[in-house]
Amino acid sequence: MTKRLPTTDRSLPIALIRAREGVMAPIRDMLTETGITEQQWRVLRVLAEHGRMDAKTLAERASLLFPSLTRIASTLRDKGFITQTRDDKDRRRQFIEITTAGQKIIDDRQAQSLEIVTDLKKTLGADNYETLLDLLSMLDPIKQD
Amino acid sequence: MTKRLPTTDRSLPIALIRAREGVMAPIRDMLTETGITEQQWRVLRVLAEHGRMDAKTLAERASLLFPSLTRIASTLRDKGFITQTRDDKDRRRQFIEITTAGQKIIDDRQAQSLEIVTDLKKTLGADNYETLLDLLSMLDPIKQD
DNA sequence: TAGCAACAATTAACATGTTAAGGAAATAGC
DNA sequence: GCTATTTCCTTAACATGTTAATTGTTGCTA
Repeated sequence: MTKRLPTTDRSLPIALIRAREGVMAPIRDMLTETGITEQQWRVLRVLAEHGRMDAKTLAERASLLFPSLTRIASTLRDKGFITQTRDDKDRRRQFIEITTAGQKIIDDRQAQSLEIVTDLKKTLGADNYETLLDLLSMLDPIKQD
Repeated sequence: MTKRLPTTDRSLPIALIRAREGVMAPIRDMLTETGITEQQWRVLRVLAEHGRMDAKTLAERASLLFPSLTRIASTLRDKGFITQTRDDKDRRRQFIEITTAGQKIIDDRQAQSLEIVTDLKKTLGADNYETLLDLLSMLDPIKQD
């Protein structure tokens, strides 16, 4: 008996894309008003949370590939939301830090984005929300706890 | 008391990206050998499963935006994996169908991709796998059951 | 039937994803 | 100290994501 592939409406990759669409829709709406992209938002979020860090760590924490980060960082620098400084001890390395203007982007949208998260939890139920995060982290290629 | 945003390592959007990376990694490896991209694979999968259909339905089932589908379809046509025909009753519309060569792409990788799915279920556990799909579908902007 | 709204699909423009190649700086090993 | 390797980052090239504008068709309606 030949097994068959899961039908596309029960496919995990597609389900992940669609869930992401659903989750991101309200966030994207918020960011459109702000004039930055979802990835730029992620970078600022990580920097606001952890402070100044080298580019490699930043890329990992924001789940961005390095070439993407290079472009995004240069955009954010042009917008005045981050600063880039070279490490004097290891001149290959680069430190990235959020500016006051960048921090303001985060602060100004804090209430709004908090509300989005609250709505999401309401949609799923608090328990389901936590369960989902746990299951997703089992698929994470980095942590694999 | 001011509430704070979830830390980025407990953020649903980021968790979804990372899970997707983890799930797609072995699939991408498989597709690299095949010489098609993940999205092209999705289009062929949907066509193999449901047969000939109009472009709009295809885009929805493959979770692709229309402009993306336009480009992908033209690539797949050039590779000889699909055919595009105009609807005579409504000449705005276009029907897309998988070719024998396209079907062969799917068939040749069936065993391999089945194994990938099996491994995934093993990683998560069968119950968790189903639970995850159910939770993700709750976030799907289209079905919203 | 002329005009207009709605629709399917394409194209354009810009940002990111992805892989590969390249450049500059640090490090290991001899 | 010199070379080979490794590491951090950038650039390039192509595919896709995303939004907006455009084209060609259909259908409605005044």
